[in-house]
Amino acid sequence: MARKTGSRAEITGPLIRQAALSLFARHGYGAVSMRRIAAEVGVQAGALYLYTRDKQSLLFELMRVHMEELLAAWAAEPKGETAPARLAAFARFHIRFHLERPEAVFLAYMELRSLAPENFARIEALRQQYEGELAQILAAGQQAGQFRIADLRLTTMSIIAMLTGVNTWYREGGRLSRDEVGEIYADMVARLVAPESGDARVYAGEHIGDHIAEK
Amino acid sequence: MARKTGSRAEITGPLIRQAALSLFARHGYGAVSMRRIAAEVGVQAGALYLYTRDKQSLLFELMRVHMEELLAAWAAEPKGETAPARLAAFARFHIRFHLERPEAVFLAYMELRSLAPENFARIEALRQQYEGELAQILAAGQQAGQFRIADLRLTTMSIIAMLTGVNTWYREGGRLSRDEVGEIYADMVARLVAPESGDARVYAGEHIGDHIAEK
DNA sequence: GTCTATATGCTGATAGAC
DNA sequence: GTCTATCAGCATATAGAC
Repeated sequence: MARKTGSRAEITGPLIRQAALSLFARHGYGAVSMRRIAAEVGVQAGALYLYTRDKQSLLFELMRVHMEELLAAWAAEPKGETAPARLAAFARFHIRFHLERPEAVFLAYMELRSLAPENFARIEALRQQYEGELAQILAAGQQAGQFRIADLRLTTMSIIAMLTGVNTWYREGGRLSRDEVGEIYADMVARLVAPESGDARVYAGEHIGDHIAEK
Repeated sequence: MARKTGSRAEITGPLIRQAALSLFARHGYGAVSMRRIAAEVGVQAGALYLYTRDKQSLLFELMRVHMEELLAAWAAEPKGETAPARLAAFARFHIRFHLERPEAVFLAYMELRSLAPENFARIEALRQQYEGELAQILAAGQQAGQFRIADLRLTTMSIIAMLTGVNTWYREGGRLSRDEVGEIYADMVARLVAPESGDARVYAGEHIGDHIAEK
């Protein structure tokens, strides 16, 4: 990886961003030095500043591009006609997109605290835009009587959290393929908002006693 | 906060752990110096080493104590007799316990990467023990015919993720109290495993067409 | 476009005074 | 129990040679 000098502008930029993404995700923004990023790419630390204004801009750009790719990919996704179909499409899409770039996902969730205030606000706006896409699907299904939703915002956050949570445990080559996981989650999300069940809380047995014995 | 000298062993130790917890959670383990922790407590950096072997031990102890408190608190929690009652109790407990200590929760989830391998393994074991508590409830309810669960592990991970996700958006003094959030989530979790619904996937409209128009 | 050299300051951890 | 002083090294960012 040791090089002396030369002009490779077209590839050095992407290499720097890739190295920074991987190092930030694995060790944390504050724990990674510009020297270490440069060493990973095979240039000297000073050369990094031809491609980024400073370390903070490097982090912000990684997160901004990730969020904008997420929004663009969802916009380009085939979604179906009905709200239930769109919800299933959202679940499959979210899992597929996030499993394809675990480091960017981890960074976008864990290093919000390392963003300067104005950068934080811009990333937050993009995240809320994405959450709004899911909220719209849920609201449409609720209005059409296809979903039963106790609280729109809490249901939105629940679904986002359970889908994104796949990234914390999924390992390539494990028991289930990505698509199989996507199908199971699409099913679980559908059940979370399904209208046909009665008051599920009755089954907690709190008000009607032990009508279902545990053993 | 400036002090000169003196013996305050009984309170300095807890103060150091509290300061380290807060700083690690807010800025990241790698971004926080021992000097900064010391300054927060009001002692010199050298004094920290009377209370911790090194920075890594400080992090590990914070995470270990958090996980052991979690397990002990759940063990002491009233749980109910039936699996549905236990599941609702788990949901309420998880949200209450986690909302009470957001910094420790954030640290335990985000700084696993900063643990030395042997420390990581010990924390992971504690986490799996906690997940096992939920998995046991789900398995019992499934065997008793009280739950319908497509995949035990994925359902376990979904529920943990959606419950823990509350910490990312809940703000004190907002629209809902902690208890109200706990109730709504207990309901959503119950619906996720409720047996009385048919095949929820049918409602995605994929095989039976547009039997429910969107508008 | 990349290098080397540099400025200024902070890093984790230890030794020894009090 | 806390302090001060210290070690050897790394931090971000810039300037100027090539």
